[in-house]
Amino acid sequence: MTPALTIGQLAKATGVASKTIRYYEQIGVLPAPSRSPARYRQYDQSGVQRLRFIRRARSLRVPLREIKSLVMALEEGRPGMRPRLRALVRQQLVAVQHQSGELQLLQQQLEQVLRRLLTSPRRRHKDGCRCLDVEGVDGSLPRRKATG
Amino acid sequence: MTPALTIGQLAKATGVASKTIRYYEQIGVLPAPSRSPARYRQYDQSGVQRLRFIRRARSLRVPLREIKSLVMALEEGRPGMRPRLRALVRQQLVAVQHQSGELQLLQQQLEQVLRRLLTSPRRRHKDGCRCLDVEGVDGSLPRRKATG
DNA sequence: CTTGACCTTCCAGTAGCTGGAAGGACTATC
DNA sequence: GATAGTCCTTCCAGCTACTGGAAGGTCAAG
Repeated sequence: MTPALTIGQLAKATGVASKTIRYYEQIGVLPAPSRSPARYRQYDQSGVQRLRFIRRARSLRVPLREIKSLVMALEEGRPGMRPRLRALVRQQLVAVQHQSGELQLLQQQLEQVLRRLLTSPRRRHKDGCRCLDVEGVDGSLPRRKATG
Repeated sequence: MTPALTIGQLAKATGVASKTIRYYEQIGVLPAPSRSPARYRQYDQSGVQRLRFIRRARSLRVPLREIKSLVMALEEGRPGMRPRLRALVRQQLVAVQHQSGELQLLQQQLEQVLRRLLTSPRRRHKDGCRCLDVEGVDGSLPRRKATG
């Protein structure tokens, strides 16, 4: 069988910082591995796989707490994973599409601002600086919850 | 002259939560306004303008510490703002274009995963769950600094 | 005078890590 | 065996941009 990996070796193998790996363990997305007599973490292939899974999910922008419930379910070999994964992925897809739209708008606005900054020199208003004004930008930002 | 606004009125007028406004004051991007006898914050038009400026910049993804140095410079009426603004905006534009590309990739990957989740039923591997695998996704994520 | 909405401050928590200190463990060399 | 250098351990703190909540002061209406 393959030899156990230290955290540093796992880090190199996966491109994930050791700190991050410890953090994943701390918050419970990555199960605590066995330890050497000197309390060094010893990872086997399942650890590598699990970490890779986490990273794949992260690269798909899945938040860690989703990943956590996912891997916990996978760990128990629960069956209903497919629909759950599907729902999750669909949800991510919607979010990403939305973000995409916002980004395109943002890009247009930045281009507009840049054009204005290049063409209209030193125009100064007494009522504040409007140099970042753009059509359709009222300074609103995506809010997470209510207006508190 | 227009009457002074309380923080709540300013919040309503700009769509920015009072908490956020206090936070902006705390970190120094928004100057501390005068206070009523009862220590209520009293905002005038300049406060509104300043907050709007901050929000516009934020909606263009400019980080608060950039905004801070920007508004501090604007406050002193320093002249060399144009080039700085231009550089800032250009920089933001590049970042946004990059993000846009990444998001498109991400979207394609999510679509691919979703298709696989819909078409290939209950295929199970003994070496971990590969259900999130996609072409060109190795689980790598944008790193900010080194591999610690 | 009480109710309710607003304001104040301060402390803590969110996500996903990252940095650093203080100390133990392993390897190689002298 | 001493020493150096690199790895590992834990814990604590910080980052961004806010958000939530407690404990209490203020104000207008009924």
